[in-house]
Amino acid sequence: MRLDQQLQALAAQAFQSCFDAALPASDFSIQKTRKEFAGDRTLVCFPLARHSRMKPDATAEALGQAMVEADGPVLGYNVVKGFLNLELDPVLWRDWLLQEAAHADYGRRPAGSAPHVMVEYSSPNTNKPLHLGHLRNNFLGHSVSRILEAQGHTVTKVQIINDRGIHICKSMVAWRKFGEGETPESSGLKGDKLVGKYYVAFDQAYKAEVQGLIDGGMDKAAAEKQAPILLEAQETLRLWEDGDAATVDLWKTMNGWVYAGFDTTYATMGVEFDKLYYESDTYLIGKDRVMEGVERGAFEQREDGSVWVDLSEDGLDEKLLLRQDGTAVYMTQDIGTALLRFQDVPDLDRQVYTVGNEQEYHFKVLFLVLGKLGFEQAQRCHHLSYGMVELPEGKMKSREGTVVDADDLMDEMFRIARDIAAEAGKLEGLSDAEQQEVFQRVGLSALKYYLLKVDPKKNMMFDPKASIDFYGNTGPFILFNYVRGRSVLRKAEAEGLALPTDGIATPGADEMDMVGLLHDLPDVVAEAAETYNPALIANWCYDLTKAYSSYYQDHSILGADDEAARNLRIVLTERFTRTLNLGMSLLGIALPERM
RNA sequence: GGCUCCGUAGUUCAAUGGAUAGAAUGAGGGUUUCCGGUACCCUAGAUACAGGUUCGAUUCCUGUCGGAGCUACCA
Repeated sequence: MRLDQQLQALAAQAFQSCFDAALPASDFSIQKTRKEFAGDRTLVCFPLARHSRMKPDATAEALGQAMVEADGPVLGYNVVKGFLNLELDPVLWRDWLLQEAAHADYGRRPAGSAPHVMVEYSSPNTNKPLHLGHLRNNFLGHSVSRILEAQGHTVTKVQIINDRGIHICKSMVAWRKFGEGETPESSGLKGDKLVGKYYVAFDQAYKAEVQGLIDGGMDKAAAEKQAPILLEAQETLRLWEDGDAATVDLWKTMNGWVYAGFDTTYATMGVEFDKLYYESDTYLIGKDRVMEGVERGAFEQREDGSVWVDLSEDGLDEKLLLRQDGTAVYMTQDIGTALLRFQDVPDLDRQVYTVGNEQEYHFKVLFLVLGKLGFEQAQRCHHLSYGMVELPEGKMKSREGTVVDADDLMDEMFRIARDIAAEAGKLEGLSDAEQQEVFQRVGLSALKYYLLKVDPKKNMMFDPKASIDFYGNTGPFILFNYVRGRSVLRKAEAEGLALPTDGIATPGADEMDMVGLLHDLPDVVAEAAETYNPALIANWCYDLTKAYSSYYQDHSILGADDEAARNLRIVLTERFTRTLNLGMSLLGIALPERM
């Protein structure tokens, strides 16, 4: 049982004996005692005064006495206003460090002990390279997957690839017109960059044509609809839908280039997927299910043939599910994909969609519709909504060339990591490949930590200067302390000091910051999973690291005065590095041994 | 217009309804006979505004002001 639950139970017993009133253990609010007061845990007694019929401080006084007399973990107490500060037996902490905290899987719940969850993230269009916004998306989705796994969920990581539609046809048309057979091999460009280039080329040609038409006397709206290159793209889409062989071939080729490019980027980012869904496979399957919904009376078909769902009871409007010509809209497709996934994974408990907050309305509707189609899992489905990443000069706009490219940004981080490492000179003896691995881990930690430490639902500022900072509340700061701790442990081993399993000093005031944080980990993971919020893990990693760094400064680990103290410090260092490693791995951040 | 989210030091971010609102950065000052100084310590600096609920409100409710997003037979 967790310590705080023990104390709640103890408090409930004490309350019963003092005031002859039974209250549920959960009514006793236990929190860490603030540093400026004496004690380890604090019981807030204001809410209890009602039941004890005594003033808060008198209630606290009586409870404190009873809890000490219970002869359990509580050794002493003091009362400040209505706060009962409890002093716990430090031996508890010592034993905890040697037992629970020593388990290799401390902080994790057993695999398979929680339901199967599907997490969707990334899901880019196939006409443009990945950018900064995708990084936040991928890091979030990947991290949440890991957090859910640590909570015992089976997790299937997926993405839906938007591989069809007018956008990809635009790139195809431009490539046919201007490409002269250019390929990733012939150009040396990554596939996604090459296709992106033709998407831009299309846009330029289109604008020129529109301007030409306007100059020729056509009004703007008509020109925008009749520009020949646009008509050609639309015709290409029609041919694609008809299964025209040449069109489909080119579509496959160009999408293949994009996928190869994306795969490289994902590998650099350190994210991966268990299963891919392609819009071209799923975009038609929602239609049948919508028509089934009509038969069940969940949806309404109008005289013109269009199908609608009425969500006014849920505070929303009516929403179109099928056009009057019977074709699918975006929502139809998402319904189909969702149902396909429930079919693919029969024990699936819920789906988590990592998608920007501009689509909150869409997902509200989607979940309601799934519910109307009889999927009770719908109420547990979750839109992992996140805010926009803004730049100091404002929003990213591809038109204005202010998009931050994911590959370029990561390369820049790696380069800076290399420069700083060269100065520090700690990587001698490592091969070039090993060094490169270190630069990548350090650079990536800066980026991931920077994007994940902010509450996902908030818009955030991406300041390029601050993001590459290696000092302060940053990934590299955390890595540095990990590496330093590991270095101490290696040295201990080299000196023949095995990791102690017994005979450690009882932790005192100097150690309690760190011990308390180590003890918090399971609660932090649980809350992060419940709220789908990796920022909680990031903040915990930072707090723990700061506590260790400060401790390290004032205490020589291996040079402690006596053996018991040294053993405690070695154990603390080991628990620090191992739990930090878990915390960071939940953020998708891999730690180096040196940097 | 309606709906959703956000508003905390100069800046970027924290704070299950709990005690004197924490960090980082920037500014100023200090620390090294040390296991990795990419470190540590000290100083100054903030809850947009007005009500309400509560023993207690950054947190919950209402309103005002400010910012973002959604409100397509686009995806």
